[in-house]
Amino acid sequence: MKLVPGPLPPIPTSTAMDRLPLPLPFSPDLLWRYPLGLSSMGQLQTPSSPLLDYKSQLPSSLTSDPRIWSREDVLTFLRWAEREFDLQPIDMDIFQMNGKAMCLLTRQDLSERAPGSGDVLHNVLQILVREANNFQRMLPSSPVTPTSRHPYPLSPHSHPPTPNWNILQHDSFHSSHAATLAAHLMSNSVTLSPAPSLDSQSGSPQHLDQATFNHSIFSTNGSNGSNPSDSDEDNFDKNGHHGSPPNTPSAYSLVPPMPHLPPRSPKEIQSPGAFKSVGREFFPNDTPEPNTNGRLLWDFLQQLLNDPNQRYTGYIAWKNRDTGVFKIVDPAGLAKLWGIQKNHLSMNYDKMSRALRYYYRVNILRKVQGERHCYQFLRNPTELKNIKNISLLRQQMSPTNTKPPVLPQVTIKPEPAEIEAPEVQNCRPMEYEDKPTDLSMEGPTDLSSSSSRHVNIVCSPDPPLGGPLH
DNA sequence: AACCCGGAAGCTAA
DNA sequence: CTTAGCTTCCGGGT
Repeated sequence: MKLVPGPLPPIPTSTAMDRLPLPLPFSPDLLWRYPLGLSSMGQLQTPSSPLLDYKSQLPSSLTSDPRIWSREDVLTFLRWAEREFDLQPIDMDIFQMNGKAMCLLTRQDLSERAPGSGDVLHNVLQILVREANNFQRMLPSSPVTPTSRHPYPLSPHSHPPTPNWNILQHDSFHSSHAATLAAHLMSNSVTLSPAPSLDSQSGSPQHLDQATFNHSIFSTNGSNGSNPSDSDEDNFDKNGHHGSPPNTPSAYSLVPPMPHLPPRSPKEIQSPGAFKSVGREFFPNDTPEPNTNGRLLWDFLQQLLNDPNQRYTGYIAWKNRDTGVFKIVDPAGLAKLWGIQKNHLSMNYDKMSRALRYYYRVNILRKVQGERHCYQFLRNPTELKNIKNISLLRQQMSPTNTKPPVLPQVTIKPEPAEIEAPEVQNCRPMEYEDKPTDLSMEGPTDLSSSSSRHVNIVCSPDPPLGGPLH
């Protein structure tokens, strides 16, 4: 369902994203892919947003559209990026080109010219171009840029419209936001190698600064977001119930330049619960750990769940971190977020839950019986990251080898969702075995029949619903 | 009606 | 081209 460039839908006065705190657990590129939605994010829209301050850090001589930069502008930009993002020294000699030319460089081109910084530069440029397009689009008389997609209404849960928010502010926000994103990107790109979703692995990195957090969540790592949205979107119509996102400047202010060294992640991060850092003792380069960066659903969920600032508890929250039990507080909203993350804007809970159900068969997830929107992770993030070797694991798969992970029998009584449900507190932390994990649709791996369906999460006296549900 | 389930087919990025 | 990981659609059950 690709969106074809076409008439732009009305700019939403309020969108789901309105209530989204930053940073979103989205790939950075999403931010430029969906600038409008993001720009209209609630608190972010406040005119006093620190993001605006960030904009001021951009070289004032640079116009917002990199495509019209002169050679000198390009150099100015590069110097700025180099300094701002703490990039490795860029050889200016091989950037003797104007902005238009630079914008035509592919990620790879940029990487070749600026080893180690290509991703950052590319992403920043993409953002700026997109921003410029959006800006033009937003101007009453501006033509719709061919490449522009309609600024769909992103949000499912919108904050009440922000009175002060007007288009110009939008744009201001955008520009600055883009810059901030750039910083996000940079943090990702510069430290790309490090394992993704550190958060996921280590639980809640309470001490991660924003940049680090973003790093773990936003890594674009090749996702250039150049693909147009491929689905229609429905307007989010609910008002956000989400807790107030961080309003503190620190949350939105310019991400400090990332050191070339990866953040001390997991190790330094204190994490409560079973998802403690399980051993990423080394840094990125050592670990061929797959980098999912929230692009996989389970990782996305983990990242939301483990947000150090608990900003997504309005969407999804642990009921018991130790047992991996979580509740989707706002199914529609979460689905929208996921849809945005994956650039499938017509995502809904039905579809997302289908994806979740595919996790049953590979023992990544199971449903908590008797509790709506409640699921349980059967594997910890580290393990999940490692089961990238699906092909290998699949080979091990055999009907006799599909024993489900030993898990606590957890039953969530059908009572009002309660974070950290006491009834599951006693369940011992997950113990995982390396089980084959294969999400492929081919062939019935049928792990589900032995776990998801036979092993019900029963902790309370509830009758073990034992058998397969179907 | 909302949720939940899983089959089937298709899509996209790697 | 193959594969992973969904996405989309759907019929059916609770």
